[in-house]
Amino acid sequence: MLEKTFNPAEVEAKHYARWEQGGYFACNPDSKAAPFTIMMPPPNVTGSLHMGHALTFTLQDVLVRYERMRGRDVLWQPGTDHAGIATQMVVERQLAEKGIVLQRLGARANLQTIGRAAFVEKVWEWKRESGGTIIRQLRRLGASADWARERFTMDEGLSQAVRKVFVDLHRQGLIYRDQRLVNWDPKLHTAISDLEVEAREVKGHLWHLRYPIDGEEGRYIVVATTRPETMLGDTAVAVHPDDARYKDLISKNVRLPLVGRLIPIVADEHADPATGSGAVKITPAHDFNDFEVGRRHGLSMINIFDADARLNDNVPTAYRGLSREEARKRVVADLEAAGLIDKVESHQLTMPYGDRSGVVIEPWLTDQWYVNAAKLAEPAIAAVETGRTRFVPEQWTATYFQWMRNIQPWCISRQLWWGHQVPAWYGPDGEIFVAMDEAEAAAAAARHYGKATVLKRDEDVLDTWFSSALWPFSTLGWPEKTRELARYYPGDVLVTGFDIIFFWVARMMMMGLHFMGEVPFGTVYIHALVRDEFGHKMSKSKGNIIDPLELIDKYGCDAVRFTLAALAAPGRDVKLAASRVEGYRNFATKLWNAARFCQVNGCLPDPAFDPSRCRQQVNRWAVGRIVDLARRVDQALAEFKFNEAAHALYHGVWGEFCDWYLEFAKPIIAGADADAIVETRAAVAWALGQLLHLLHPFMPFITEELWQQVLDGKTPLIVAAWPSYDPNLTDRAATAELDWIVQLVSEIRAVRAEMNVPPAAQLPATLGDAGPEAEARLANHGELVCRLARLTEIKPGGSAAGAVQVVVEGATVMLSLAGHVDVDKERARLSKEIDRVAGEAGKIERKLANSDFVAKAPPEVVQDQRERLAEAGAAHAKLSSALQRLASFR
RNA sequence: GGGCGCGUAGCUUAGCGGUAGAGCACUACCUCGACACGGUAGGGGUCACAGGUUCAAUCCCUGUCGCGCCCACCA
Repeated sequence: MLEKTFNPAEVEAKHYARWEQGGYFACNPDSKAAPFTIMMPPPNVTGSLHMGHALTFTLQDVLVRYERMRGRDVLWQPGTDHAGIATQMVVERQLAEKGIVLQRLGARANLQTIGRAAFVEKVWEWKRESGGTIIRQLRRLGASADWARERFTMDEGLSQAVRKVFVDLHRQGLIYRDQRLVNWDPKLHTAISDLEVEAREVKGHLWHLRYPIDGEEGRYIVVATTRPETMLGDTAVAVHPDDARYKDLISKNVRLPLVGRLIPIVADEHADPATGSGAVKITPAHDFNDFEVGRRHGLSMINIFDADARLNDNVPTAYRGLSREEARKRVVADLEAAGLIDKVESHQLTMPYGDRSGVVIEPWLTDQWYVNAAKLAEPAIAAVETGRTRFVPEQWTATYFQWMRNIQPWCISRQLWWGHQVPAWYGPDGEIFVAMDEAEAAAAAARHYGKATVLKRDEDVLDTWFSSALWPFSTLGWPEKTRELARYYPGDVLVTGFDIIFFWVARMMMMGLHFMGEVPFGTVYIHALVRDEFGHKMSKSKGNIIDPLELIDKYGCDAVRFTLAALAAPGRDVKLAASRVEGYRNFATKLWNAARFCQVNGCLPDPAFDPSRCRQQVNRWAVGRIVDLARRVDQALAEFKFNEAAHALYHGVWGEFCDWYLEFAKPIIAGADADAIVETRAAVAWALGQLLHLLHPFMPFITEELWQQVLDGKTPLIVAAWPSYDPNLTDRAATAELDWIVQLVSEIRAVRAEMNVPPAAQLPATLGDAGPEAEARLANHGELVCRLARLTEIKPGGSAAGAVQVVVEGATVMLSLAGHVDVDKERARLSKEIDRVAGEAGKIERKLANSDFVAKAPPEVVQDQRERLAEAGAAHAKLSSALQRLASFR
């Protein structure tokens, strides 16, 4: 006997262990079934499960379980990402707490510092101890990934793939080394890519500086800047070639204040006559625009910052060693003192911040490795244009194109220690040897130099996303030609959030197409962000974070999963409130109790039961409802409408199975007809079983538990066959008849409540104005109606005396309310109903009277309106005669 | 500066050419042998606003107002 309520914790642990031990999560390359592949977006090893993870992995698990039940050979490839910067920061912080500093941060070697090899070993140590957290948490979510195939982006195999991709792209000229401005993070001491820079609006100032024209005493050119400290690195002033104000100054020089350097005034279209003074200072080494201007005019590039963004020795002594902020104050003060500040204005500007470090990014001139992304993007754009990969919802296609068509070179080198070290070696003269390993590089160097030469390996590591971009094939064994690679690439669906379309999706497309010659996945399903119930982004600082594990502990995993699925309407953010989870916890309890009813009433599966052969109409009706539900779930999932599938299931279980079918079944089971009892018990058990199947992808634990404990399921539900029916299973007559009974019972109940009849009162009822169909239906189900509507009897020969009259399609039911009915109130109620029906009929009549409508609307719509008018007319007639009958009473 | 999305019941929202649905909250009644994490019934919506297209608009188009996000080097 089941407990009174569902106790999730115990059941979750039990079934998860059994599933995993049973090998049900594993793919089977030998299978004859069609494969179904989902590549799990590898969470950061440093991570712990947040709501975004819970959403994305729930949706993936729903798809995976669904396809597994449909008989596909499912591979859900799991793993974690080494998350270069994030992990490096975590371990650095831990070491710092012990007073240990990395030598890479400029510290000198001593007892308190640690070198590269030792640090990397520390990170692996950390990974062994703490890196499994997120995977354990994923298991608590019920994720049925193929854990035996778990991969890590720093695994030997995956590292090999990274090296090969680097070497191949380099050989093809698609990876190259270049000196240009990069986004330099002065806190982390590394270059970062454009995508890792976050533009923030900040309030600042616009300083208008006077630069004295050389050789023209007392004449100045005014330039405006938001960063006065960079003037120390100026190497020109630019004006627009057509700007009349400055024409005579072009190719003259200015004497750079504070520095004394002579710098030219150049003509360049970059200077906008309409902005500021129309003249702009040029600092090629510290501004992306100025860099271009500098290149065009062959200006020297003076780097004034060190790696910490402090001023270096290229500035006058007074400023050396100052931070950017200190330097700004000093420069402004000194210019002020020299009378060289024309004016200062408040100014709103966008500043670049490092998304991980949170400090202002400095454009800095360095040598880095770049990927020619524009070239790789071409086939990736074409693949989406031709529909080989499609985005769901479709609107993300535009986002993808917009970015891909304007893609910039991808800076892939990072000045960190944790990550894939760049497979490049340098000779004494700077010659570069890119190779799979040191031996290969040495051999190449020997050929190049004609003798063995000592090489130095590139210190940098690669952007984490470089290895993630290979995930769809590197996890399958590439570059080896494995069976898995042949079978599971390309994947079917990629499920992920919009925030990593550029970081990850686009790059997998590029790499997959380049190295595999085929897109990595056919469909990209993009879901939205999880926000709090008010629509705010969850963040630690706001303190509005909802921890999925706490929710799981409190309400059960099934409730959390179902909530996320039910709220995951395509293209909409998920606004999560605990009350929703509570509601779906209640739903799980409702299902539990329905199963308990089955258990108590002997509703067990009967091998002889055939849903197409039911003799009881209520059972035929129930079969039809299940068939319809399965159809709706299939369709919703085919379109990734998880919310629609969840709502259909909720209503099917609660609104149909519990509210009506079990109530229909009760009198039969308690009755005397032995055949009917046998059939109904079996039918109820069958229907429950079907519901458990349909619900399993969303609520795996409770369904598995009930399947095994109540329905004696021998095959675990996780690998049971997904329901699929002959459409002829639906008995339309039975459906119509029982739907009518539902309507009748609802109407009677409503009237009873409206008339304040005590719920417990059993009343006799009679039938009037009934057509043959209604009479037949009541002959079949009269007792049922009596039971559900609390009537003592319902027989022909209606009398309106002391009765309320309930009008339904095809009949009027007179409820004898001796003592309860108030004739005036009943008259008012009927009049109101008549008005309502008349109003509706009037509306339809006007529509049908419109010749344009009849001529232009589709025939079925016109027909439908005619039918509705007829129904309204019939109801009107019945209600009118009901009112008429009342006239004979006071 | 470009691009995308969203304004539907008190809250969260589904629907997206032809009767506006749901969950929570709310009201009344109900210990009826599965379930009070429950049952039965009920109230509550000029579908942001203004034009247009159409026989017909919450749904399509245009504009206005209000929110949000993404991309972008404007001094």
